[in-house]
Amino acid sequence: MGRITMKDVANKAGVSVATVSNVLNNVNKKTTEETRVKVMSVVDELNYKLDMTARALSSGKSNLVGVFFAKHIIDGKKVPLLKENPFYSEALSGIENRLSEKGYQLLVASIDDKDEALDLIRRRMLDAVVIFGMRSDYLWSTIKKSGVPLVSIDAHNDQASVNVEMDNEYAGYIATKHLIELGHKKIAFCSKYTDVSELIGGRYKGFLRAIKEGNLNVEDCPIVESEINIEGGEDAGRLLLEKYSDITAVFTSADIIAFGIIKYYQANGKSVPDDLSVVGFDNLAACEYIHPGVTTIKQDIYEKGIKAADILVDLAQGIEVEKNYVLPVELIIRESTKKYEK
Amino acid sequence: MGRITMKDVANKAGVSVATVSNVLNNVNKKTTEETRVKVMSVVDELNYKLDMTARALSSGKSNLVGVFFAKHIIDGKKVPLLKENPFYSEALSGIENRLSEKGYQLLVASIDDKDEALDLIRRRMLDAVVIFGMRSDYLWSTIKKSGVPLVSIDAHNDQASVNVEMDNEYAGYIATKHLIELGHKKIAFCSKYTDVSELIGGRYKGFLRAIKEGNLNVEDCPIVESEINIEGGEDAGRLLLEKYSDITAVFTSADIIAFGIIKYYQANGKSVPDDLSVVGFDNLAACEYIHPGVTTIKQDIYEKGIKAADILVDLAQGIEVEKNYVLPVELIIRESTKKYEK
DNA sequence: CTGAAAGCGCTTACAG
DNA sequence: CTGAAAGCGCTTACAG
Repeated sequence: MGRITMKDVANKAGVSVATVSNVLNNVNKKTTEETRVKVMSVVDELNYKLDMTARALSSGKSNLVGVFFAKHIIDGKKVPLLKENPFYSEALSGIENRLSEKGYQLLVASIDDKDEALDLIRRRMLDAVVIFGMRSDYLWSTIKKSGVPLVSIDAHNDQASVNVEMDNEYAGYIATKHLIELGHKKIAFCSKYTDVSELIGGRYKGFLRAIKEGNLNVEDCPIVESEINIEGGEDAGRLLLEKYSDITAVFTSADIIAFGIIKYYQANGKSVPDDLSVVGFDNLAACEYIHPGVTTIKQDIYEKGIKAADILVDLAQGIEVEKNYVLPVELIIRESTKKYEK
Repeated sequence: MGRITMKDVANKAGVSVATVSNVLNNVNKKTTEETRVKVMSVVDELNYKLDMTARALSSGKSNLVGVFFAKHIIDGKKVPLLKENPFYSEALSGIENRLSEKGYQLLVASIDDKDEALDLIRRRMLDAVVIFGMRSDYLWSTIKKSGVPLVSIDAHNDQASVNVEMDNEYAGYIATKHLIELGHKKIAFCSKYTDVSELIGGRYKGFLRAIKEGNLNVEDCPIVESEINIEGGEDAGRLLLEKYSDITAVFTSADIIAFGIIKYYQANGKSVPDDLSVVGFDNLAACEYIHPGVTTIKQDIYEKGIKAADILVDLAQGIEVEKNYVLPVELIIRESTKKYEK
C-alpha cells in the first residue's frame, strides 16, 4: 500500500497537510489542543513516521550531523584515523548515543581534503560537523565557509566553532608529580614530536613544571626520543637500559610506548616496576591486560563524545556555547610505578 | 548567492534540467557526446554538486547505507556494541572506505529494538543496511519487511540477505592442531557459552576435531569455564594452576581470556610459555603489546568490512550475490606457545 | 536525443 | 487557529 504520508494522516484526521505539519513540529504552539489530539491519534493509529528526506529538502535542516575522520599518512599510505586508532570508536559511540537521543543521526565519513568535507556538508545538508584529528588551517577555513557549526576534537583550531580538548599540561604535571612523590629524582620524558605537537608539547610542559616544583635537576630529566608505536617503545627500552641507566622512572606520552618499554625490559630479564617505574598515557584497555598493570592518564573519551554531541546540537539549533571545552584528566595508578628506594 | 542548482547549470549550458539530469546519471546513454561535454564543462565551471537529498526524495534512492550496532545488556545496562568493543571500529572503517569509493555514505546508529531500525530505514530511505551482532530472529524478520537488503556480520541469521562470517570450526581446528604439533597432549579449551553460542560452539567443534585427529585422549582435554573478560581469564589461570595442573596448553576463545591467564601466571611466578602454552583468538592489537607476544587466530576485520560494503552495494543495485561469505582465518604464531618437552 | 511537466513528501509564508 | 499554494532540487515517464 506504499508508504504512509502526511497526506494520509491529514485526510483521515480531516485536516490539512499544513496542520499536520504544524502539530508535528510546533509542539502545541499554533494549534488547538483539540486538533493536536485528533492528529496525534491518527498518527499513532497509522504509525506514521515523518520522512526526514522530504523535511530536509523543504526546510534545509537534515537532522544529520557529519562525523569526519581525517586520513593520516602512515608509512606513505593514507590510513583513516578510524582504522588506525580504535580509540575513536568510543568517542564515536558517545556522540551517537547522545545525538540519537536528541533526534539526530550520524553521517560518518573519512575525509582526505577540504572538498570532500565541503561536498558532503552541502550535498547532504548537514546541520553540523565534528572533525577528528584534522590540523590544517587551510582545510578548516575552507570548510568553515559552508557556514555549518564545526566542532573540533583533539586538534585545536581557531577556525572551529568549538574545540573539545583535554588539559595536556595538567596531565603531564600530575603524571610526573606522581613519580616525584614516589621518590624518583631522575625521570625521563619519552615521546616524539615534543617540540612540534601542541598536544605532546603540552604534556612536556606539565612534566617540566612538576620537575621544577619538585626541585629536581632538569639535566637529570632528559627527553628520550621514541616513535609512538610498540617498536618505538622497545627501542626506547633499550636506550634506557644502555644509555640512560641512571634513570629510574619514565613518563611516556602514549601507553603504547609504555608497553614497548615494559616488553623490552621483561624480554631482557629486567622488571617494571622494580628496575623502572613507567607512566603511560591514554588508559588503553590493554593497560589492564598487561602484567604489571600500567599506571596511566585517563581521559573519558566516551564522555568527550557526549559533550561534543551536546555542543553540536546546541550549535545546530543556534544556541551560543563556549568556544573551548577542556575535559578533565585523571591519574590511574596501577602496578607499573613504585617507590624508589636507594 | 545561494547554492548552485541543476537549473543554473541548465540555463548556462542552454539545455533543460532534464538533460542535465540525464547527463549526470546516464553516463552517456541517452545523450549526445556533444551535449554531454557541454553540460559537464558547465558543471565543472560552476563546481556544481548534485543535491543528494533532492535526489533521494525524487528517486527513492538515498545512496545512504545504514550501519546498525545492536545494544547489548552488560551488567544490567544497555551498552552499544560500538562502545563495548573497539574491534568494530575497524570493520566500520573498512565499510566506510569501500562505500565512499562507490559514492555511498554511512548512517551509523545504535539500535535497541526493531522499530528504531525500521524507522531509520524508512525515514532516511536507506538503500541497504548492515547489522552488527544482532541475533534475535524476531527483530530480523520485522526489519526484513522493509524490503531493503540486509547484511549480517558476525551473527548468522537466515532472515539476512547475506551473512558475512568467519570459519569458527576451522579456526578452532588450526589453533588446536598447532598445540598438538608442538607435542602437547593435555590441552584445555577455555571459554564461556560453549554450548549456547554457535560462534563459540564452532570453535569448540574444531578443537575436538583436532583432538580426535591427533589421537589425544578427549578426557585429558576439558573445557575450563571462563568469563570473557580479563578477570575471567585470571580466574581461569588460577583454576589451571590449582585444579588442572596436568594441563600444558590452552586454547581460549578470546584473546582477552588469554591475557588474563598470562597475567595470573606472571603475577604468581609462573611463566607462559614455559609452564603453559596459550593460544588466543581475535588478534587484538594488545597481542603484540604483551610479553610474551600472544599466539592467536586472526581474522581480517577490516577486510570483512570491505567485503560487506561490496555486497551492500551489489544488493542496493539489485545484483545477485551469494548468501554466505565465510572469510578466511589465520594462525599468528608468537611467543606464548612453545614445544612441550618432558 | 531533448524538453515540459508532474511528482517525491514535506515546510512555510500568507490569507482568511 | 487553519488551509491553499508555492517551493525545496531533483527524477521520470511521456511527447515530440
